Amino acid sequence: MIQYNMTSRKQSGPPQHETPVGFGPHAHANCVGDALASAEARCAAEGLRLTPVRRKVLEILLEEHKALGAYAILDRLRDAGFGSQPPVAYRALDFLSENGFVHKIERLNAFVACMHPGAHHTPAFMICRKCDAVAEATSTPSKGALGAAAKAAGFQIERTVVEAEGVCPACAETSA
Amino acid sequence: MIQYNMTSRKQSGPPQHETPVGFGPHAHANCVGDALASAEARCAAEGLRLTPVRRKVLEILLEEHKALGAYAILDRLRDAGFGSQPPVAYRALDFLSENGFVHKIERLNAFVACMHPGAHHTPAFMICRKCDAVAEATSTPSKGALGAAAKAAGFQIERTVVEAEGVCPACAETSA
DNA sequence: ATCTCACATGTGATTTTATAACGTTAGCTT
DNA sequence: AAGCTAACGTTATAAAATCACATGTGAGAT
Repeated sequence: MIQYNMTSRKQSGPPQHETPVGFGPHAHANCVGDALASAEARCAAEGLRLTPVRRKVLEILLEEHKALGAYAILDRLRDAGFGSQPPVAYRALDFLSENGFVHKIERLNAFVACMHPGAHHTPAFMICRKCDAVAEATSTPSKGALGAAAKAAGFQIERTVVEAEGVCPACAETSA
Repeated sequence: MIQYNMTSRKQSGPPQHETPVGFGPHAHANCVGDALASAEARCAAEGLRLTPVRRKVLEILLEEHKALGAYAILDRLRDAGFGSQPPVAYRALDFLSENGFVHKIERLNAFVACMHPGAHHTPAFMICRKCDAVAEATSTPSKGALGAAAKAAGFQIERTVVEAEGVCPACAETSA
C-alpha cells in the first residue's frame, strides 16, 4: 500500500488555493490526536464546552475518516457507554458543526470531521460514490459564476453547499 | 408589485454565463405552459414516456415555482386522483430528475422544476431561507478551485451539488 | 390477434433520518 | 445553599425514502 501525505501543502504543485485534502492513506494516529488536541485548545480559548459526548463524536468521525450517518455514530456512542437515543448524536453534531469541527454532507445525510480546523472557510467536498470516502477542499463559490448570478439577482449568500460526486483515485484504479 | 423579467438574457449586464434565473414575479402562465410543451416535445423526440403522473408532477412543480418536498407533491397528486403512496411521487421524481426536468435541492430534501430545460448543465441554486424560494443559475464548479483540487487529488467529478443559502431580494426588503 | 416482455403503476409495510417534548443533571453565579 | 443555564437522557413522533410484490399496459414479435 502506497503511503503518501494527505495534505498537498508539502507536495509539488497545488496552485494558490487552500490545501485540497487528498484521498488515501496517511499518518492517521497523528491526524486524530492532533485534531482532537487542536479542538480542545480552541474550545478552551473560546469558552466552548467540548463535553465527553461531543469529544467522542468528533473522535469517532476523525477515526473513521469518512462520512458517517447520525445513526452509525449513535451505534458507536452506545458501544462507548453513552446515551443511545438519536438526540444524543444530533445534539453533539449540531454543536460540532455550528463550531466548524465537523461538516454535514448534504448529499449523503452524513457527517465528516473538518480537515481545516480553525480556519474560517467555505468547504467543498469530493465524495466517492463507490467507497463513500470524502475529501475536503475549500471553494470560493461566491467568486465564480454563482457569485455573479447572486449579485445580478440581488441575492445575499450566507452559506454554500458545494459537493462533487465521482470516483476517487483508489476506486478508479480498482475498477480498471 | 414590481414586474420584471425572470431571465436576465434581456437585461443590461450578465457577463458570459448562462441566464441566472432571478427571483420575483414573471409571466407565470406562459412559463408553465411553455415548459410543459417543451418537455412533451423533448420526450417525444427522445422516446421518453411522459406519463400522466410524471406530467402532473412536473406541472405541480412548475405551478408552485418553488421547492416542494416529495410528500407535498404527493398530497397534490392525491387531490388530482393519482395514487397516494410515496413511491408514486418518488418514481415520477426519479424519472424527471434523471432526465433533467427537475432538480433535487439536497439542502431542503425538496425538488424544483428545471429552469433551463433542454440544456445540459450543471445547475446551481440560490435558496432563500426565509421564503424557500429557489432560483436556478448555472455554475462551472469544475473550472474553479474545486476543479483544481479534484485534478490535484486525482478525483473524477461526475456530478456536482452547488447550493447557496441566503436571503432573496424580496425578503431582504421586507425585513428592512 | 395474441403473446410476451419490459416498463409503469398501485399499495402495504418498513427503513432511515430527524425533531419534539419533558424531566433530570451538572456546573456556575450569587 | 438557591437559582440559573446549558447539557444530557429518554420516550415518542414526524419526515423522508425505500422495499417488496401484485397489477396493469403498450410496443414489438410470433
